Amino acid sequence: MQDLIASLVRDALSAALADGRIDLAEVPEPELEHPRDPSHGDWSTNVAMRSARAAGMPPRQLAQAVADHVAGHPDIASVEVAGPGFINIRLSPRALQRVVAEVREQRLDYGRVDLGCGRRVQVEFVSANPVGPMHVGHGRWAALGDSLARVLAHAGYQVEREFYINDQGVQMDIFAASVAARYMQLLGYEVELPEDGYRGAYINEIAEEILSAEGPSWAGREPTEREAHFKEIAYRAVLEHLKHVLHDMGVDFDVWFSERTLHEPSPDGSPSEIERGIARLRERGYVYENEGAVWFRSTAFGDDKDRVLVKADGTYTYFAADVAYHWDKFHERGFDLVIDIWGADHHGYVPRMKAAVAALGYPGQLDVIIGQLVNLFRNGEVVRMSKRTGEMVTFEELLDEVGADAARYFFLRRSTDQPLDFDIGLAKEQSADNPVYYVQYAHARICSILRKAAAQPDAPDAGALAETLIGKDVDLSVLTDDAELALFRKLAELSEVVEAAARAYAPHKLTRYAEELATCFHQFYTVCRVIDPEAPALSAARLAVVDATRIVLEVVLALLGVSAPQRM
RNA sequence: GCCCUCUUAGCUCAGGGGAUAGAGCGUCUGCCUCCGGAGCAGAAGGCCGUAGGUUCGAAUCCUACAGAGGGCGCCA
Repeated sequence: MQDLIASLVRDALSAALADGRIDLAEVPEPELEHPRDPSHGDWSTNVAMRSARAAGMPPRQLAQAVADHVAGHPDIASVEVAGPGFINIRLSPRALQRVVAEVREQRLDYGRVDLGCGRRVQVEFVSANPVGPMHVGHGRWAALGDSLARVLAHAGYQVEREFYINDQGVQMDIFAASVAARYMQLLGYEVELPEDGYRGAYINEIAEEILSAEGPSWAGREPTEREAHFKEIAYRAVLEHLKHVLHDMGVDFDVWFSERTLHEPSPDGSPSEIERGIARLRERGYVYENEGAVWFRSTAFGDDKDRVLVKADGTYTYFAADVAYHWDKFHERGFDLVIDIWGADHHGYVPRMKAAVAALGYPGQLDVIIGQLVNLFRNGEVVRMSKRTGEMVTFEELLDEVGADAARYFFLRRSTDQPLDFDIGLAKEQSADNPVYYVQYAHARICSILRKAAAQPDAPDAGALAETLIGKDVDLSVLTDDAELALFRKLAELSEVVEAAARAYAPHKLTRYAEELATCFHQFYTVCRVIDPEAPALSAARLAVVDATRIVLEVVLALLGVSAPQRM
């Protein structure tokens, strides 16, 4: 719809130039927007005000010259010049009614846009250390990353979801030592947990599993040997758990990328990816040595200070692995765009990572989204989310309590750069007031109408019913009620919302849209009788409206990763 | 100390150069002989943190200040 209006305005500008009413060196690209006040029309453009100076005439006069050429098109009901020089355009019922047919024809492809032009984008998110359960912030980032991936796919990108497993390093060692300590305690040895060891009950559970599977013989081995063995078992157990929880909320990754593979030499004996990543930076002249360490000159790309890649003791920093990781993403796997979602506590890390990506030869191709934390409350009291404290509330527990749909929707409803206060007690109490139910209810209500119209109250799939119930050639011109036209306008907006959400990496625009659409539907439903044997033509057309609304709700909910129930 | 983000209705938040600033919740008032009332209609509620600036126009952009959160290791 936007494209249609844009080309109408462009043509009108050209026509006004051709007939000499305006004089401009070049035709500006018209900016279109929806006026805040609906009485001003469906679309509005400010081209006249923007070009007034160049054209050497008052904006209102220029606007009138353009408006005269827009008027008359069958899709346009009226064109008016208003205020300081806005051109306000109102669509004809015909143009709005056509949306219903378009939705029913395109079905789940409705609202697709070609912003991505098939470019390959990777979204990396969650990437929790595999040393314990997910906290609630991870759940939020999972919802965000997954929904963003869905939105980008709908916007014409080829998308992959990736989870980076930090399965190398100090945290893993502490984790293994913690499990080993619990194992020894189970066997009656007086062993202390490591200083900063993990204290969650799950550590005991893993230790118990190891004990029952492998018996007590590991108590007699060397501690280093024991810990190395336990590390592998415990790590796999946690990873399986993470996959399971994520899957339960509808998040499935295409790639689980192990940090270890960056450290290991290639099978053919060539250097590890970390070494190759550093070599790449060195090749380009951004690596130097100082005080026994190897440094990356990130200041050449705007970072505050240079960063260490190889410590004086010869080991690699986490950053070195990340350089190699991103080298792999761009060079080995050829992504055009990479989006990393990191926790708020990593935001100081962004400049050096972007610097590294630029130095590797891919400037501007990395975007980092800083996922803000979730402040969890239970009955008004703050619940700490540190992995070290024994009594954290895990994301899994939250999922069990409030359900995947409500959790996801709640997380996605806020913009990503805002911290979120989530009171578990409140979320449970007010679950009926949660806006996700409002949207899902609209969908279920529609399905109920369709079942009723088909006289098949037990039919499992209302969408299939609609297929047979409503002909392709149904006459939509009888749909002229204000509530109907308002609903059509909202249906027509989907592609704009998808594009805006994809551009801004902002799935929360879709929750807002979903609620607005549900409102438009409920208003329509209140005013317009759908099933009416006295008026078969109107009834048939309204069933098409209802079905189109159902389809768009299904699309939006799918983009959010929330279910679209047929009954509730 | 330096850097980043945030500050909009009683509460939780949208809006990120355009016309009279929006939604949900909460508070009041109405609407079920009829397709799902988990719904609809209406009312009340605002110096868009403060002060300057940029321009035809600022909640939106810039600067300073005040509050809130986060970040500043050869940690991960």
